[in-house]
Amino acid sequence: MDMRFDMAQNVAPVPMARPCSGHSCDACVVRDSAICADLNDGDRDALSRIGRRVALHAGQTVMWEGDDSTVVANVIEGTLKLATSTGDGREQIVGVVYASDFIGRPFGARTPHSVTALTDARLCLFPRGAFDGFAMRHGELQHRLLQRTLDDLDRTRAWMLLLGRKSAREKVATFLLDMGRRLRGDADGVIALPLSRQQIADVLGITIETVSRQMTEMKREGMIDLVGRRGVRLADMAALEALAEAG
Amino acid sequence: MDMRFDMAQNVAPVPMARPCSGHSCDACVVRDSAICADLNDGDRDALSRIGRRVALHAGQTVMWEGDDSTVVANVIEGTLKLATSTGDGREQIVGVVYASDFIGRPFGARTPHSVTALTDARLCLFPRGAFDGFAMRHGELQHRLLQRTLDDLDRTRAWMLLLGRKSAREKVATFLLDMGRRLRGDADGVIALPLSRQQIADVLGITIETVSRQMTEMKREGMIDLVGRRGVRLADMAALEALAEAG
DNA sequence: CGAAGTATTGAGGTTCATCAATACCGGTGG
DNA sequence: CCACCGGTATTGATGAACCTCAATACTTCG
Repeated sequence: MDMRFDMAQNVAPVPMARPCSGHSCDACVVRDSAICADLNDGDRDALSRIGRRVALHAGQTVMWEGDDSTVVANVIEGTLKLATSTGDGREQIVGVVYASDFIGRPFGARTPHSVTALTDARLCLFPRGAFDGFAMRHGELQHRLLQRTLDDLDRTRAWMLLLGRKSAREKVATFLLDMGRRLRGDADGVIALPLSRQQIADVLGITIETVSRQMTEMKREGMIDLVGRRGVRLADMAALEALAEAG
Repeated sequence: MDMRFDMAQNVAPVPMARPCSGHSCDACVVRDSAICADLNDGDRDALSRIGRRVALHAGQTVMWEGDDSTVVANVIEGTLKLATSTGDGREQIVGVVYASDFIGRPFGARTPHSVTALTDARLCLFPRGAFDGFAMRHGELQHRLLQRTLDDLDRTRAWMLLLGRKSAREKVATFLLDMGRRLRGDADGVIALPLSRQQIADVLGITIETVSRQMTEMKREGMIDLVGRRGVRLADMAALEALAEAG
């Protein structure tokens, strides 16, 4: 239907990704919020020896849909998208992940969706087999992973309501509020969206033109302000919430 | 937008549901496929003492969206739907569960979606607090639950592609194939759908009329046969698969 | 056989996708 | 600093897909 192509370089991930210097958990910014948070110092050290840090540029893909599941990772910094596509190239973004989130498919042979960096990013990357083995021996880790997966599932199901039953206008309002919740704006309350218009369209299951039209209309009505390509200020939260509605 | 109402009785679930007689895991039909499969006899006994069997009639709702999460359960027999709605009554079915599946939200305060029996069903029901406690002490159980949740998440994300990017025709084809995979047909290859046309519409994020039109058209083209309200035979699998396409 | 509920069919309207042109942003080099 | 250029976003015109409303037909169950 639409055969868009990613402008960004889709280089081979694991070999290409530059391992980066520092590699101690002590200084890790996500050590208290990632799945390793409940491990004691010794166990965390052991886990860290299994993995390594890698840096990604915006646009790089870490894993592809349908590939063997060979790696999993913690996101240390940056924003990434999870996506699946139809055979003819229509794409649906099925998740957006941020610092301290976990990516990849542990305990399974296949990666069910691609993972691509939207901004420059840093990961703490583990070979899946070694990670699985470690997790089997550490209940706390598995419990954290379960908690996180259950939360992901809840969020994903809530998003199904949006995809299946909401209008374009409601979709955009819901998206903007969701972004507002995750990203803290600057002094003026302006949020820097990590997604292009096309990517927003791919999250919401609509076209880029529809996203654009809805946003300019909301601007005209004073619900939001648009600043540059990536900036938005949610001027009238109440109106947006009324639109996003849902349950 | 559409203010449909469930004809079925939405009675209070846990008190109303009739506890049923037999209650030994030894004879349980799902004991080797449900999450308790990896427990040893002693542990499974201990778990079974926490829970109880209940029977549901088609149409009964076991838990409501937004409720406190007070119970979780294994499905022993029957088919149930998981659903969320917008404030104005539009419904999206976010999952369909079968025998040996697990329902409810462990390790969380809220039930994020309603659970309603589509057919008569039997559950093995646990108070959430007691179940959580038991799970914390039994890594095998938590591991099974994690596996199952990861699988659910994969399936749910695959469904997002359908909701966001597929046409009505592709949606129906995908749905029918999915049903064919889960439900074994009779001697003639006729499958008895556990969902009404309206419920199919609610799974696919379209209207009942569109479901109906697509199915009659597929029938006219010889891809499927319709027998009665709930019966379908997938006559031309190849054609259906070409339509469902995806990746 | 009749009634209630469910599904199909039809006519018409709305929303959103598609195709196409123009405008804008932000970085690079003159 | 300005002009230019590639890429991205907006805007417009048109049409198709799907929704809505309404009537009819079919199933199933008492």
